[in-house]
Amino acid sequence: MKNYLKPFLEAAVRAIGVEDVPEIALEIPRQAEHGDLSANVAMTLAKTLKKNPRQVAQDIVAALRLDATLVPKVEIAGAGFINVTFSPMFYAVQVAELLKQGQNIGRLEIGKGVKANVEYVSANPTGLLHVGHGRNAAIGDTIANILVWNGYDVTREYYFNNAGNQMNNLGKSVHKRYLELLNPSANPFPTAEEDDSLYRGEYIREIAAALQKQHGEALAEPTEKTLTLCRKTAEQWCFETIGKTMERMNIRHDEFFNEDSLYTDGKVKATVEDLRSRGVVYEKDGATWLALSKMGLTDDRVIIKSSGEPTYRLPDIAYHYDKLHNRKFDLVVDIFGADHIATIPDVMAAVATLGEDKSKVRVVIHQFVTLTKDGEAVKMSKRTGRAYTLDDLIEELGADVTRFFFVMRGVSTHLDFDLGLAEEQSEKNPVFYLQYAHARICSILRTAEERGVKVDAAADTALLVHSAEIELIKTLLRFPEVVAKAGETLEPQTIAEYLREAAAAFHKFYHECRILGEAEALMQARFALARTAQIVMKNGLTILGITAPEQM
RNA sequence: GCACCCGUAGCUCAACUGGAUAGAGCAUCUGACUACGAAUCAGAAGGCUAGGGGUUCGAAUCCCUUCGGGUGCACCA
Repeated sequence: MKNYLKPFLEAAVRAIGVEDVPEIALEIPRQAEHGDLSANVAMTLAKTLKKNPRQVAQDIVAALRLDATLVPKVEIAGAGFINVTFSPMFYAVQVAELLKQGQNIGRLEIGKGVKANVEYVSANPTGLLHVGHGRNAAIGDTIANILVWNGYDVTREYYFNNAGNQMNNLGKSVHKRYLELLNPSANPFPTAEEDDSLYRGEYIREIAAALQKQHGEALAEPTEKTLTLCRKTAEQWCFETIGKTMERMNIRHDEFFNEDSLYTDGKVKATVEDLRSRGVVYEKDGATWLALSKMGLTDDRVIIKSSGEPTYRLPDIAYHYDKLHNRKFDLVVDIFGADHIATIPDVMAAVATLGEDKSKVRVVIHQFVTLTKDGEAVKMSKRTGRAYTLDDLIEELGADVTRFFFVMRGVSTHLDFDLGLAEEQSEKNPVFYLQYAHARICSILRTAEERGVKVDAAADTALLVHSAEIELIKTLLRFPEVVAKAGETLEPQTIAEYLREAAAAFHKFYHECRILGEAEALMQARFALARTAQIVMKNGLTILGITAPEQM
């Protein structure tokens, strides 16, 4: 719709003597009386032209060369809006075009040839995924899908760290639980007060039990060898478990990037030297500092501790540099929880100092998740070891509902995950509203087949003139625009919101217009419309990583 | 104390990124199954967009400020 009108307006603006034609913003007015599309160019141009906006609008409209059978009405309203109304014929043509694309409605080529990397989840293999990881996973995977539909060449990446102290603590935790199994009365597992570095989740016991089963009492001595075995076993267990959880959410990463490789490849070292040669690294108090104050930020930060260990900032910088410079990604998307917010400016500044274009990096920050049920908060604390895990959530709700609830709100809002509503297997649950629309269309087509009614591909869409039909067409035509928009803003929630509207438009159409039993030509036209809606619903749900059931 | 996010209907959130009379779902109240699935549809009611200033043709949206909620501010990741 917008794409159809834009060139005409641009031509008209040029025709009235404006050389530098601005980006023409078109929007769908809230009020139906304001037409189907509204342009505000006249108002934005008024200032530079030093003319009354209404006068500018009149000039533009006078210069417009539109096909009156497709665009019967162009009005000037308010302060200088140009309101355009399309004819049913226009919609008939457009929907026929859409239908020609078959299953590919919404597949765009905006990002063709652009290498994109989306990094998400990225939990270290020290435990189970919790609810917060779930939001990260759902957002990240949906954004990856959105980019794929926009035509980008997408790599889904998981960044993890299986080195360092956290892993030793993990191994130690498993070993202590193992000793506990051998001799419970000795109480070998310290309390949280005695040692807060240990992992206390139930899963540690599981791993310990598996070790006991396999090795009996052979690992009782805490030698380096046994601790390494504990650590390795635990790491592998965690990774497998995380992988299973991801699989349940219909998520598969292409690349698992090990932080450790940045050290073994010498990339961390090279990054430090590179930064040093640019004069932004110095030594103080035995540590190595990054002079962020020279990059427009306020505080300098340590990148290598006096102990010789790097802080997390350093590998982060090396990692981003690697993605941009060595792996040559044109677009790097990071999905982070709100707790990472502080490090981003540092990493960006450093990457820019290293000569990379930091505008290629897009950071999506999502706020935290609170679980509520019947108005009360549900605990998901990690400390107690009895966290409400992502697996629990999927177990209880299924993958579709879980994913939908994570992306149906804007990423920057604190997500209130209403377990009561999510559990509801009824009309209250917004997921089913979308899925039902799809299932309903499938059902109509099934019924047609049962009754021996043929669905003809060559329908005359010009017969679709009912207001509910036009509304549905308008909504369906927006789908590619919505996908494109989501690709720019990286906001998954816009897809969810759109699908709700599309489902509503279909349900309304269904109630007001019969399909089966109508005169042949009209029936075929409505079949065509229903099938278009079916494809849009299916593709939209696919982007969200949710199934489009044929019956429910 | 400093930085970032948020504050919109009773509740959970939208608002096409500065547009015209701020919209949905849930909850409340009315209606609609003898034809394709009522997990649906139609309607009612619900608002000084936290408060106060500003910017302009025009502000929920941008700027300043106050108040509330969240998160982060280590030689932890």
